[in-house]
Amino acid sequence: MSNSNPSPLTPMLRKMELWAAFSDSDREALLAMPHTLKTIKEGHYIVRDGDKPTHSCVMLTGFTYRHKIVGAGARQIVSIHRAGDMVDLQNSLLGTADHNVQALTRAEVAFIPREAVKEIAFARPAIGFAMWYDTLVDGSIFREWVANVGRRDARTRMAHLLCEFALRLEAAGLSEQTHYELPMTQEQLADCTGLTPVHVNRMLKELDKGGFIQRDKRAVTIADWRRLAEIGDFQRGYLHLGGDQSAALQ
Amino acid sequence: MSNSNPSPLTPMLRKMELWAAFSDSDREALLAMPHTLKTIKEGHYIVRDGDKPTHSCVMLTGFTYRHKIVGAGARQIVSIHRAGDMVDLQNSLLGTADHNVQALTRAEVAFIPREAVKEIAFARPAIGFAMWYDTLVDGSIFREWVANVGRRDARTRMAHLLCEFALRLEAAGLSEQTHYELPMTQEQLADCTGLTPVHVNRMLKELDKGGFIQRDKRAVTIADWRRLAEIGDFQRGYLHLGGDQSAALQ
DNA sequence: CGCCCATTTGACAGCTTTCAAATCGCGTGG
DNA sequence: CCACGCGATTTGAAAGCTGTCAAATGGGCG
Repeated sequence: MSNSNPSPLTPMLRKMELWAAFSDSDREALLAMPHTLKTIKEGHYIVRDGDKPTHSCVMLTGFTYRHKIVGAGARQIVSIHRAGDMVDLQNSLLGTADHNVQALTRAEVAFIPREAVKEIAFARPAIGFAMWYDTLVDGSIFREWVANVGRRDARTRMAHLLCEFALRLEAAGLSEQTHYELPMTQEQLADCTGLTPVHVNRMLKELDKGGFIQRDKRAVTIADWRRLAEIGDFQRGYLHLGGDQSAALQ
Repeated sequence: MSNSNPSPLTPMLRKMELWAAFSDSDREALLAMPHTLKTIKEGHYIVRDGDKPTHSCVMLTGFTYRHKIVGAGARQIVSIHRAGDMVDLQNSLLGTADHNVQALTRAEVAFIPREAVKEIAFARPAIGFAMWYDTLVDGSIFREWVANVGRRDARTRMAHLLCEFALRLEAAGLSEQTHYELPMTQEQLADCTGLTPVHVNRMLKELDKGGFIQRDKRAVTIADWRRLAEIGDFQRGYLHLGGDQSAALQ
């Protein structure tokens, strides 16, 4: 797309530079990594629990999510990913996938051989640190989700999730600060929060009637960020996006 | 303790060698890392949410746990750690702690400057990879915990947690396969599972009466591993301990 | 021996789920 | 352009799992 840099891997570079200072040669090396482009249709799997993936997958456009299926058949979504994210660094480096990765929307992705990832990570410390940091931020978000589903009531969980999405999408330049398109069904929101779709619906309605959010189709407008963040017990520190950790959204 | 190698950092080496092949010079370099020994009393904090730790903490003896406090005042424990674990690699590398680390029992620990950790990780790829892998396994366990508190009922959650402890303690050489000392109160178990202490008590009683476990003080004996694993929807793959992922405990 | 904390037990309340059905939204085909 | 069909959303009523509250019991330690 860009004249100055036509590599499709640019979204990955953009994200990693949030976390580490790269030299020009780091940038060139990162963008020159071997990769295969592919388009994944909505709902299709990228990795399945138990697979032994040989490639890591970088998202270029669209959304994906990671989930686990428990014995009773219920699904728990453990994370949502967007352009720039390396969605199965975990699975490919660990060897055997411990969860599924599925396309939430149509998504363009690039597959990079896991050996190439390991090589560049140790050949170029700035890149290696950015990748490591990225997996650490993922871990921080997992911890917050454990607390969210473990110790917050339904209303708080939903508000928290909406706040998280707002900040992460905004950080990726994919939305305005208080308005975004959320390509998820209420059933998927339920699987993020450990609730039922019916109850998600009720909580969204409450937040809407209370004047904290407005909904139009699947688009969400946060009408009152400060109060939504209060309701959702939301503090942005765990996202490690930098900036004032305690500040409300401007 | 050991004549051949008196470094107190040996438990960390032991754990990391589960995941990467080290050369002799790797081992020497790891054990020679600069560190300060300290004993932490039961209940004392090692890191608090919001701190900016400059050192990473390696556990030598005892247990610690990581937890978050939500707005309503409830506590969610997100992980339990034992000898060999680097309990705040996450906090120290991310810069600002997003959770608390507290001693579950009296614990001996070694503090290593975070810059020394970063240096050795990139100077010695085998060590760097082992550390990265370690944080990835942590992430895998977080994902399982999200699913555990999000999509399993109380009985299943408790059984799952007991199975996880059994395997992790056994992998660390801290217990027999079907019998271990669990230094946690029922209130702490409740904070791991997102339940109340009262309900944890009820579930433990049920598992005991059903003949799946036996309790003596805080020691747990797993009387019927296969059925406890069934009840707990437990599959060991997410622990990435190697071996047959689907095998029942021998 | 007595205190204190953890465990255990019982009764009841309540948040969330379950089950069903109606409504809405939107792409497709007549 | 409108009817149809199907999935998603919405709503209501009732059940149930887990939480809350309270009190009794038990165990360890000074």
